[in-house]
Amino acid sequence: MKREAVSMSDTLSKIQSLADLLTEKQLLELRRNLTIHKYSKNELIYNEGDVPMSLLCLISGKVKVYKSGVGGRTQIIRVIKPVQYLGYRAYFANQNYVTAASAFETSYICKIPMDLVYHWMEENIKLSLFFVRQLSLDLGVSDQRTVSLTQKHIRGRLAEALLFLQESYGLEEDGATLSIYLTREDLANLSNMTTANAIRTLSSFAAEKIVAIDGRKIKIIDMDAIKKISKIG
Amino acid sequence: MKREAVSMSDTLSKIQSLADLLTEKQLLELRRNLTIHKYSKNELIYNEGDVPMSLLCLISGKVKVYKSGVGGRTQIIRVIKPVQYLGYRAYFANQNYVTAASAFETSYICKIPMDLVYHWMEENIKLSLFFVRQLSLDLGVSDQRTVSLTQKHIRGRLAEALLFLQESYGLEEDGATLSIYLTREDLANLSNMTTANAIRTLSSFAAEKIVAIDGRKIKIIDMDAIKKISKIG
DNA sequence: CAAAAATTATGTTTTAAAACATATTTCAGT
DNA sequence: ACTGAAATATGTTTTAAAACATAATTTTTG
Repeated sequence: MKREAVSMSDTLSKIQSLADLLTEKQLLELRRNLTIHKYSKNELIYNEGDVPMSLLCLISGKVKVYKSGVGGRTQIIRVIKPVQYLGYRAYFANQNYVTAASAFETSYICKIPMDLVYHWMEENIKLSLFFVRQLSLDLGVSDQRTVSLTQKHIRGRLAEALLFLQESYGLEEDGATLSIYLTREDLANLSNMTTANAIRTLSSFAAEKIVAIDGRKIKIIDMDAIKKISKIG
Repeated sequence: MKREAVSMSDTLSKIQSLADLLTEKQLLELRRNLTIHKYSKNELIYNEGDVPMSLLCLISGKVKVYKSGVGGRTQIIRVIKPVQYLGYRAYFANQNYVTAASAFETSYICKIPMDLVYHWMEENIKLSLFFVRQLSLDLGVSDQRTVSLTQKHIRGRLAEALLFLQESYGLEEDGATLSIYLTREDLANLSNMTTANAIRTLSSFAAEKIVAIDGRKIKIIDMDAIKKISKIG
C-alpha cells in the first residue's frame, strides 16, 4: 500500500490529459497556480452551500460526492476515482455547491482556480468541449441513477451498488474482492436504504453464496447473479 | 388559445438568444438547415436507444422527457417549456438516447442537425459555453431530483411536482390554476408513485383545501402549505 | 491496554406505498 | 349521439422497507 505524499511532477503526469488540451501559456499558468492537498479519511473536501473556487482533480485515493436530504439522510450521488475531476458543475451553473464531497480514504487532490480554468475555456475550445463531454456523461449517469434508485427494490439497489463499486474502483489481485472497503452505512447511502437494511441484505447475499464478506471486504462470488439481481430490480 | 402553425420567422425570433451566439456564416447555415416539426398530443419525439441527430428546441407547446425503468414503469425526468433546448446530452456523450421525449400537447419543435451544431461549437466558444452552462444546470436539477424522489414521502413528492409544474409552466390568469392539464398518470410518473396514489393523494390535498381540482385542472389554494409539505418531505 | 465509541448483526413491530379490485365518470372515435 | 376505451375514484389487502430494540463485535482513542 503506497503511503507517500504526491509530488508536483506526479500530479502533472496524472493530469496530463487535461494539460494536453492547454496552450503553452496556459500550461505555464497551470504550473504556477496548481496546488496539492491531502485529505485524511472522512475529511470534508467541500460542503453544500460552499462557493466553488477550484477545479478539483483526484490524484490518488477515493472520494464520495453526496447530498443530504430529508431528515439528514445522506445520498451518495457519485464516487470518484483517480484521475477524475470534480467540483466544476456548480461553478459553471453559477451556483454554490449543492453537494458535498469527502474522502473515503486518504486522498490527494490538486486544485486549480476555477476562474483561471474558465478563462482558459474562453480561449480554448478543446478545454470547453472536454467539460461539455464530462457534464454530458455525468448527466446521463445521474438520470439513470434517479430511475434505478427510485424503482429498484432493495436487493436490486444493493446489487447495482456493488457493480458500481466494481466498475469504479476495480478488484484486488484475486479478481473478486472489491478494491474499496466501505462501512455498511456508506453502502446504504450509496444504495438508498437504511444501514440496517444494507447489513441485512448483504448478509442475505452472503448466505446465498453470491458474495463472501469478511468485515468490510466484499468478495464477489457470483457475478452473474449480481448482474441479474441488479437488472430485474 | 393559439392554434396556428409556426412559421420560420416565428421560430427564428424564438431562438434569438441562441442565434445571437452565432457568427454571420453560422447564422446563414442555421437558416438553411433548420426545420420545423409539429408533434400532436402524446406523439413521440424521440425514443430511448435512438441515435441523436438533431438539437431540438421547443418553440411552442409542452414536452416531457422520460425514462422507462423496471417493469416498464415510467419516470418523467424533466419537463420542457418554450423556449428550451433538448436532445443534446446524448450526442455530446457519444451515446444513443437514454431517455425518450413526447409532447404533452400539440408542440412545434425546430431541429438543427447536431453535427452542424458541434461544428459550430468547435469554432465558437460562446456556443460551447452555452451548452456547458445548460448541462451544468440540468445536472444540478437531476442530482437534486434523485434525492427528492428517493427520500420524500408521497405527499412531499406530489407537492414538489405541483411546485415544479408551476415553476415550469406557470399559472393561468386567475393566478392560481396550473397552466398544464396532466393526466393523473403523468402526475404519478412525475412524482414517482402509482397512478392510484396520485389520484388519492391529490384528492386528499383537495379535501384539505390545499388545492381545488376540476378534472385535470388543478388550482392551488394554499401555496404555503404545498411548499411546506414539499419541504418536509 | 482498556474504555468508549462506532459498527455490525438480528429480531420484532410499524408504516408507507404498492397491488389488487371494482365502480363510476370522462373522453375519443365512428 | 352512441359506444368502447381510457381515466378517475375509492375501498381492501398485501408487501417492502423503515423504525425500533438490543446485543455482539470491531475500531478508535485517551
